[in-house]
Amino acid sequence: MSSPRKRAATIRDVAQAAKVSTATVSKFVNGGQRFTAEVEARITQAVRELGYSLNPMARGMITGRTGNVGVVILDIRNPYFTSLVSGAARVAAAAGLNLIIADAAESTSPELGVLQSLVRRVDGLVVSARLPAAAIQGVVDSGTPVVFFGRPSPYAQHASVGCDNHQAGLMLGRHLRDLGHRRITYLGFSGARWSADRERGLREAFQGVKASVRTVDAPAPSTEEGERLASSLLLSPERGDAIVAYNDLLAMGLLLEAKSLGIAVPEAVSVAAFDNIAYGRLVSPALTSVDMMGEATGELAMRRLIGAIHGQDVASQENVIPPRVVARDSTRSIVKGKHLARSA
Amino acid sequence: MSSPRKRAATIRDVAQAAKVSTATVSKFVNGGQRFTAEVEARITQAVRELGYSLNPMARGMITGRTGNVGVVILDIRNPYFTSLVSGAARVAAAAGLNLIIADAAESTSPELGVLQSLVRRVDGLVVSARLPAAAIQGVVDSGTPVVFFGRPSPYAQHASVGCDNHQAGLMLGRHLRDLGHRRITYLGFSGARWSADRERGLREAFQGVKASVRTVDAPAPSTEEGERLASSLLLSPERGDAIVAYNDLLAMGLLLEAKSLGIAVPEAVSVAAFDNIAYGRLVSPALTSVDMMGEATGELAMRRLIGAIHGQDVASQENVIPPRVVARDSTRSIVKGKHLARSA
DNA sequence: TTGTAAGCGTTATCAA
DNA sequence: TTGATAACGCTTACAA
Repeated sequence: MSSPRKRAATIRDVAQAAKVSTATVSKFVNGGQRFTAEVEARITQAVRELGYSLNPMARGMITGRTGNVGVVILDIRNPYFTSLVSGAARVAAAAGLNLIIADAAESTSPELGVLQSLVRRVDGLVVSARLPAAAIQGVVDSGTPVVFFGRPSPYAQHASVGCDNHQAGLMLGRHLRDLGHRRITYLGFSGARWSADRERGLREAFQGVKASVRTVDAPAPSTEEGERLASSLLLSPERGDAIVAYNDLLAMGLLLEAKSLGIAVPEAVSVAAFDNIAYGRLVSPALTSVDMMGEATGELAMRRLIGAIHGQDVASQENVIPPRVVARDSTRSIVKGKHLARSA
Repeated sequence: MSSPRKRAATIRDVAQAAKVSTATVSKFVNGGQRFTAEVEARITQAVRELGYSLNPMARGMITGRTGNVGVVILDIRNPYFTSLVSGAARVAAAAGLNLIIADAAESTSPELGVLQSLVRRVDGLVVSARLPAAAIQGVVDSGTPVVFFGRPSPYAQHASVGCDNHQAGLMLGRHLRDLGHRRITYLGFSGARWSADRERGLREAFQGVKASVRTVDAPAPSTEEGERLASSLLLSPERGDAIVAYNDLLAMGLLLEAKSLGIAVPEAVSVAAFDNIAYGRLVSPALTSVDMMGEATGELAMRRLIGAIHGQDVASQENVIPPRVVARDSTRSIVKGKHLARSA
């Protein structure tokens, strides 16, 4: 019906049709100033008749604002990041901001072009603290308002929102310790700085008790890697009482393959991980996990970013979100003479 | 180290430092024209020293290009959409385009402001064909290049990329028919137009054989609804041989609750669904599903959109992607005297 | 090969 | 209450 690619109406067209100046139209449509009823009616009508909507780029040139915010994550297919984006998107939408997502997994060198180009197209950035240091440095140097997610923070002068990875590891470690586990295998992912923090917390939980924590490294934090590593991990004499994985995806791969190998979880070995993605409760046994609060992290990070854009000092605000251990069926007590009940 | 919020260098700063005109700088940095080695060297040096990067909004005002493309989906947390975004993001990044995602689930009235504002900020849009008609009409009327995903297509004059839902339903129906199933319950989601197409295909598969297909409607296509509806569905005398769900999330909720109810899948009843999200193979029994090729859809849709932006007639190109039935453990043959082997 | 200058559509300042 | 007008940073004829 409508002719496509028609030249869009400009503020001048509206001004002419309403017989006022462009300045008047601008002030009125931005709600900044009231005019006589008659003038307002003429402008309103002209806007409707011409289907006028302002050109964000032209406005941006003057105001310096793009109306966009960016979120830089590592893999959109990982449900932890998806939750985070979901939370961030909600807050951004409520603030009238468009969300540009940059999936660093898709770019071979995220420190280069992609981020630099993004910086000029947004009013601020929510960035994974797990990004390569060079990439982070580039963003920080640009002077763009930036909020990180993931703790501990890489840059003290910038806000970093989320659960503390060390604390999360500590909590899960204590949980396993209280269940009676003493020989732990940590299936880490050294590609992520967070992994070392989680491991440190895990080890700390067993200080003072006679226990061993052994670490194995996964080449990628994926379900597929979990499956691939399962046999060497589960059949090893060093396996221990419990396996803790860097994230739920690895653990879910482990659980799947454990079934093929005929190894009963949690009877033979407990399995637990981090993130508490939505699918952990659907596998069997349901996966014990530390909820890293992805959605809440995304929400708070975006709220902080909006604060930073408005000039607030958000780095000194409360940016820590407490993690929660969600105990499910993949871990069980092996304390002598005591079996904790567990339900799905 | 660097002073933040410093006024960014402009093309004029570069021109002045390199002792050339702004036109020369513009032509050179855009790679459109070569100059004497000495001039090029001076410009290159000035760009580096001043840390110059061009202002995309200023360029956009002239060229009419934003450098952004949008993807409008219904729920970022649904892995089908996540896969789609992932595919689209890859292609967009390769083309040097930024990806703006709009999650229609987050906006109360997607037909209003959100989309209209988005249209002016992008060079084109990949839009869910499942969006409300009013929202789609708004986008189409704007004249922005647009490619839909999901078939059949809502607008013949625009490309619509993806698997045909009717065909997918037909394929799954035939699969179940061949396994010997005759009494089917379809757990649909009437909130999505696609559901009726899948159902139609499903019914078509049983034409000519003595069979019954009964439909139940879910209020939302989520795991939680699957759980909630499980008992009424699974314990009903009308349950039949097989339950087909509108999507994997519903089916996975069903599978989870079936366990609590003590109903064996697939021994007592087969369960199958659509989408083939990555988590379907991790639950037990592993879920039979029709792969709706989310990632390939996202890739092709974005490729078509880029074509449309360049003025190609992409509606007449090949935009159909064949779906694939992925048989797993949640369906089994009940043909007399014949048990099909099935492996994970 | 290089430069001049006219816009692009908006906002903001200042004047009326 | 309303209007002229100068930016904003860039591209692109066209001129030299």
